[in-house]
Amino acid sequence: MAASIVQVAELAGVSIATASRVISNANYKVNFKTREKVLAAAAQLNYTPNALARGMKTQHSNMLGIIVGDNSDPYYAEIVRGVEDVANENGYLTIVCNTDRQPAKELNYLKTLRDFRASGIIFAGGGLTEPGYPEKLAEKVEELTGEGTAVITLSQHTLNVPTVQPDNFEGARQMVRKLVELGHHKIAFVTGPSNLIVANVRLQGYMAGLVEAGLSLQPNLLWPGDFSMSGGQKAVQALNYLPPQQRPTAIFAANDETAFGVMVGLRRLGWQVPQNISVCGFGDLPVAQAIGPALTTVRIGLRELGQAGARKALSLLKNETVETVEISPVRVVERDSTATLAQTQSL
Amino acid sequence: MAASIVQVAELAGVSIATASRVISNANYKVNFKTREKVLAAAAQLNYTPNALARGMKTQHSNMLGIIVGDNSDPYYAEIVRGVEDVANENGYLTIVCNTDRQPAKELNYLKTLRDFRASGIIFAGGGLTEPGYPEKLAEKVEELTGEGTAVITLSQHTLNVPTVQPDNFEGARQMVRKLVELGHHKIAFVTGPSNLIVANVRLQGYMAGLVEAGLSLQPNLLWPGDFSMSGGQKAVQALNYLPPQQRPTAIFAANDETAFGVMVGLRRLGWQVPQNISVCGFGDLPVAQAIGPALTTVRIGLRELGQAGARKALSLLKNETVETVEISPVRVVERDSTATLAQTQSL
DNA sequence: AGACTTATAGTAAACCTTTTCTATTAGCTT
DNA sequence: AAGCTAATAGAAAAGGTTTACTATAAGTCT
Repeated sequence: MAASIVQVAELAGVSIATASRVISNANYKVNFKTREKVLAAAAQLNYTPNALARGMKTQHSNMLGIIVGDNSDPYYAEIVRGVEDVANENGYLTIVCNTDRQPAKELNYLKTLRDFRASGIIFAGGGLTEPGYPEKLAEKVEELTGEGTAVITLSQHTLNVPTVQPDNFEGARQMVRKLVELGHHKIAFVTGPSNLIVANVRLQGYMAGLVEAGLSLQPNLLWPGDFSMSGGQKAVQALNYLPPQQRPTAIFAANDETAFGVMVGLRRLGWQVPQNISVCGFGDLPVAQAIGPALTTVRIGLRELGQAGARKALSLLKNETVETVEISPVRVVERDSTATLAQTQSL
Repeated sequence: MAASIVQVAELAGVSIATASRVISNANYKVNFKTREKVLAAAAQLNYTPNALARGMKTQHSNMLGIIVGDNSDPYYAEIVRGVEDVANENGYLTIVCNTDRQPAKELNYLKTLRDFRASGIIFAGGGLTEPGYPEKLAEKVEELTGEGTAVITLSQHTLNVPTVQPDNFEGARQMVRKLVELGHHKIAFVTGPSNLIVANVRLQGYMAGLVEAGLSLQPNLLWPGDFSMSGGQKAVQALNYLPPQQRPTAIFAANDETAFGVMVGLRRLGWQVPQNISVCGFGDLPVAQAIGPALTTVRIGLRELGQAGARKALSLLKNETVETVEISPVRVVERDSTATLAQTQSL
């Protein structure tokens, strides 16, 4: 339906090659008058080059796939936005791929992206760790990289490809340090899903922070969560089963959503934050500032992370040498959900 | 780099045509043994059809562009998710296009989507109204539809293309049904501005709900409002002029903002929600959950809206006849601002 | 004047499919 | 046995680009 370059060439009275060169090949010199004729014809026909045909010829689709758990999760939404920023600037299309953390969906998208010869694939979330899956995924990804696809990850991942990642370990460690500075020494940790590497790295950071402060890990202050609000809400129930002396004075949730759940749960139990207990999270979602009390958390520049990831993928495509592991810094943001131990009245 | 169908055909010892038919043309009969050979060769070479080449041939890119203000805005994020759900199910790719509500960015994406011969384009937000822009946009969109692109909107828009919009009628009707289930039969309705179609449709739904429950419309329980908080606040004054037996036990506001006003007004009159009277709204603004008591309201299913939009675009592509205006389901979300009649102590 | 550059434009192949049209073979009918 | 149908497979064109290679004309050098 749309005009092709053949028609443009015809109308301009030149060969297809010349028309093509005017339209797309910037460094092939074509006579000024000829160029004008072609441009005029193209404008008249409202011509726009067929990116599919071009992609077929150049073996470059100019598409970037971004693989996330769920793009409506604010964490991923920010990353997607960052990717889109850079992709758009460079004339690339951003393909959003939701996996719901299901291996089957992830594999399916990998296949689809391969069908479309996506230029690059960015894995935003942590790797799934179902038995046998990492190997299977690695195999598929190797095929893709072998075929020239730029693949990178934005977090600790089972995949061994170039990566940009927030410093989860350091962030958790520093958060513990901050809590210790505030005087806390009974610090509970609400974990993430145990099959998620990110979650485990944060747990490692928490433990390292404890060790650093000369504190021992108390197993009954390690509460299982699942990165969800309801998980956080449930985790807090532990308070009911702990003798008063063993109760924590601060709760460190492995991500912000969990922290929100923790706060809801605490409110329901009649605990006030931060008067009776301190709460902090990890991630710094936009809402973290909006809720009351504003959440103390570890800030990950998610949008910047997405941008850095897209840039890295683009560099890879240009065959530039890139660092294998690029760490993007995080920092503790102290807000109103934490208080010093001295200010804390445990219930 | 990846294997092509030529290599598959070669390895299988058949012609390209036959290989192609095995791979993609389901209803052309090819001999069982031949088919097996081709399949084996394809598997061995890890062949996957090149979607770009296929798209070029079939004039169908299998891509859906979703144009939003900002995909990290939860409103849009949900819609994008809905679009992706349906797109993915049907083997389509979802292209996320952020415009930041800037005409230039929107136009630019329109061009890029045209370059890629996107199969469909879904406008999620309301149209931008910069002087002259609606006309310009309409022109570009007409080119696209003329070239076979399926274009739809998900809200009132300057564009005159098929659209999916939330089911205001059914939402109101179901809210009434819910209230009736809770035992209420004296249900006041605070209307919206009478010149607004949405407002009237909700009123119709309210009336239908009453009829369905065998209740008659009480004119003195129809309180005029204007979709604003102050309107809701004013409307509640009616309670003062009604004899106790005629007072409603529940108030249904035509939108959330009105409901907030109703709650403020009630508090001022000394009525407690939901102990003395139930209140509900329509829309499910994010704040609806945050206020105390959390508002029972009609949730506009953004995800469902996105799904319906994608489905509509797909129908359009299949040349099925589609309704120009289609409605997407909504659902009642029961929170803390409503109680059963039995629990209600009218004042 | 003849040879050689330079500037510019054209030819045709290649990228990977799908699909129309044609060809072959085997089996069946009369 | 001749003619027909059904089943299956192949040849080749088309879809819209890009680009290596070739061609032409004009200008420059000796």
